[in-house]
Amino acid sequence: MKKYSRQREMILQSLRNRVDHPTAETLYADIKTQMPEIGIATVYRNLSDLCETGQIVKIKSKNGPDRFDGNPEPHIHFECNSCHEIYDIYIHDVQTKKMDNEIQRLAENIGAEAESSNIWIYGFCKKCKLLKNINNL
Amino acid sequence: MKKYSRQREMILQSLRNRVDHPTAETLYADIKTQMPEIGIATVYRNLSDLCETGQIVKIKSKNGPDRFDGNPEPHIHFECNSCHEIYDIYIHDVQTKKMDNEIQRLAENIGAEAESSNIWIYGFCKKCKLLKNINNL
DNA sequence: ATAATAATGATAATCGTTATCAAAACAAGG
DNA sequence: CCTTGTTTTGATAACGATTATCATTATTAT
Repeated sequence: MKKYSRQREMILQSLRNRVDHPTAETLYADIKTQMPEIGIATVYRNLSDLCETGQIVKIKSKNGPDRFDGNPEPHIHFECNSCHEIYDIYIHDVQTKKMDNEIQRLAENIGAEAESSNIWIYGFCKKCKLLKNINNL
Repeated sequence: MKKYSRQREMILQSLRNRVDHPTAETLYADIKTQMPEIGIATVYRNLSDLCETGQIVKIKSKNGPDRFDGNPEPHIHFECNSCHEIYDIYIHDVQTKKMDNEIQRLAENIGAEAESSNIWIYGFCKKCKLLKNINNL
């Protein structure tokens, strides 16, 4: 039976208090400032547990270590091809419903049943798009 | 300047001759039967090169090592939550255009410019769906 | 408080992948 | 087809990320 742990709670809250998608190491470094005795294994262990219970989600970036997202609500991820930052894109409930229907129809093409989906968009983020335009002047 | 190599050609053809999405190790084992002298480093090296030139694509499965797809044409990936097999879902050009527009609109929500996108669907594949139904009888 | 059990932190081990480097393969010109 | 310059190869060491191990500590139920 699962027991409470100060560490797991801290990891969950730290992740929820961020808007970015940190790696286990980044989160570890961050938490260590407030809880210096914590070990890296505890961070990995609890991140895995929290994923299994659906409280957070693991996201696999194009390169580099896995990242974690404190928001388990379905949303879209955008990764910048230039700075590699990851951004969230939220859509309205109506649009989500429409999307879900479309996803279900696509799964039916191969006789499968969709349970969830994951959309990534790659390109230039707002910042990098502007920088690119300036350099082209 | 890039030189031809028997090994790179073999890797590309082997991958194209498959409908699944093998890991580097799987592909290596497969190729080794026809080209026993090939080394695992050569396989990784060339898979990276082929990705860079856009001839194949690297796909990051939910867990386990990276997988490779010999078909660079845009399509959707389906991963079975039960057997973890990965399937391709193809859509018509018209639908692709529509989808691309939608993706572009979503990127604009955060002031970004979409270049490409990647859609994953998770659920039960045809086989596992049938098995599940049989077990529930 | 006590006892039972689960979680921790240090660190060893593992896994997937990349880097190194001498030897072999390839490409171009004579 | 020989020579020279350049790239690729294969063996293996090194690396980074993650998981496993295990004695100690924290949490929970009684």
